[in-house]
Amino acid sequence: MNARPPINPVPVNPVAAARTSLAAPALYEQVAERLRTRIYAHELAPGAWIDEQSLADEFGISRTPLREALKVLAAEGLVVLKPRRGCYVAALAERDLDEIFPVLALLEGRVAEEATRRLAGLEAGVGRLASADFSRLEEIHADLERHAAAHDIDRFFAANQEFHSALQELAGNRWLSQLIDDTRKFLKLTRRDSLRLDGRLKQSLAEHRAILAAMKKQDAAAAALHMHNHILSGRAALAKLLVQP
Amino acid sequence: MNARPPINPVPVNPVAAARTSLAAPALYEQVAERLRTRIYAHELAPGAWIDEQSLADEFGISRTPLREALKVLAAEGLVVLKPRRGCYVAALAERDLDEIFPVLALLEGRVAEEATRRLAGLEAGVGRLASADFSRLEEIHADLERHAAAHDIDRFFAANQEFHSALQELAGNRWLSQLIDDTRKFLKLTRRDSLRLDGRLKQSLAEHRAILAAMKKQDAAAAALHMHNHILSGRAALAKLLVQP
DNA sequence: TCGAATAATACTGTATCCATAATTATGAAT
DNA sequence: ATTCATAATTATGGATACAGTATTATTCGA
Repeated sequence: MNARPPINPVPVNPVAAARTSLAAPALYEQVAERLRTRIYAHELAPGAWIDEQSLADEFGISRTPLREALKVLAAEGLVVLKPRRGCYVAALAERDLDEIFPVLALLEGRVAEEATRRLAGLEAGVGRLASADFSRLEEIHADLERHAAAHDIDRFFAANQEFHSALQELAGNRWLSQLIDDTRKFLKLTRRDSLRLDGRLKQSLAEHRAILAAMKKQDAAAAALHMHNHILSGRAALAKLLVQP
Repeated sequence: MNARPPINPVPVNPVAAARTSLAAPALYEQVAERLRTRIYAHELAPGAWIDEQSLADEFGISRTPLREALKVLAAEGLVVLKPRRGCYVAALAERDLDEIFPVLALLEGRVAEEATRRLAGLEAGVGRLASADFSRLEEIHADLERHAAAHDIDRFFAANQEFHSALQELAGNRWLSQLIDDTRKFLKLTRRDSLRLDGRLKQSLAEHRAILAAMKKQDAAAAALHMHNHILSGRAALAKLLVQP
């Protein structure tokens, strides 16, 4: 018993280790990813029952890895496992949105704050590094302006994600990023996109500009506040979208 | 195919649904819970390899539900799954603590803020309800004082958890609570307990008093700040504990 | 004709089995 | 003696098979 001793003797950082696997991801992980995609695309709609057997057939795999994938998704909160009843796609209520967005605003605000501080620290210490990072943000923002002008919502959406990601990276707190990513996952369940609201693109741009301006002035508190409001403003747009989709 | 249609037609709230299961929890869930206990107790130490077969034998189950449980724990971050290499208990580095605590401070601070606001709102609206909630907090705090006087660290620890839980409940944001719980799970990996530091009990009490006082004055911002500092102060104590354990 | 009890169905949950890949041990060659 | 290659060991990953239970359909009685 216990014939193969632990090879890797020590520290396993849970966050970093996720990307340690250079090898092909396990089947259950691939399946989980496919399922996420389907859920986000609403091919598997919120509240829908997930038929293990037919999905396994469709994927050409057995139920075992599929079930493992479902366990993972359940732990993430994307699906709900009811004992002896099966697996259902999670559904967000309006109340959930009201609770999620303030939390997200808090977290993203902190990211902006930390990023600004980091930027200021780097500028003082390392010199050129900071301006490189900041100009990257400005580049992304320029893309946003372009896509907004072209009314290309999809690209705007992508660039927007990039903007927030870059900011998270700058902030440099992996745990903070993790929580934000976890939280944003849920929002993808709604698929309703506040950017589709008339005038939201322009408004979003203005908010981004405010954030960038605050960062440029190295005013971390202001950056946090603007980001905070930016997220809540997204919630407000979503609410409007609900009554007149 | 798809013979049994989805019975439960619609909204499945991921958070609330977790406790919907009146039925006995699935085996994999029980196993996951046992594993969590072992991990927290350091019977399965950070970095240790998890031998599926021997654990399954020990639990008297097959590997299947055990593996499902491990997938869940991996999604939670308590263990790390390396493809074809097996499963290892996660380990936190000092740097992780430095990143986690500020985030936790942020979240807990928000809880204090929301709870205070809620309290004020209830007082205006419902009347007696608020004072009942607040006196419950004061009761728990009284317990804390007692246990501290008796140098009963274990009970103090328990009451402390209760205090924070009660506050979370008062704040009434399930998503916020969820994130906090998720985050605190990791801290249990360290098992190092800042309360064991000399003088920390008294300090912790003082900080709690400050929080309660701010709440009583319905000063939400102050409550948030005191809570924020309280958490960071816990981190500082932990750091001291590291050099002289 | 409608309701209740019972039988049939099929899905979930668990166990067993097999294939594959990784690691260690063994042996040969430098 | 040390290092590299090869083979044996064994644990992981996946598939299949089976048992138990919830749901649905059917049948019997009122």
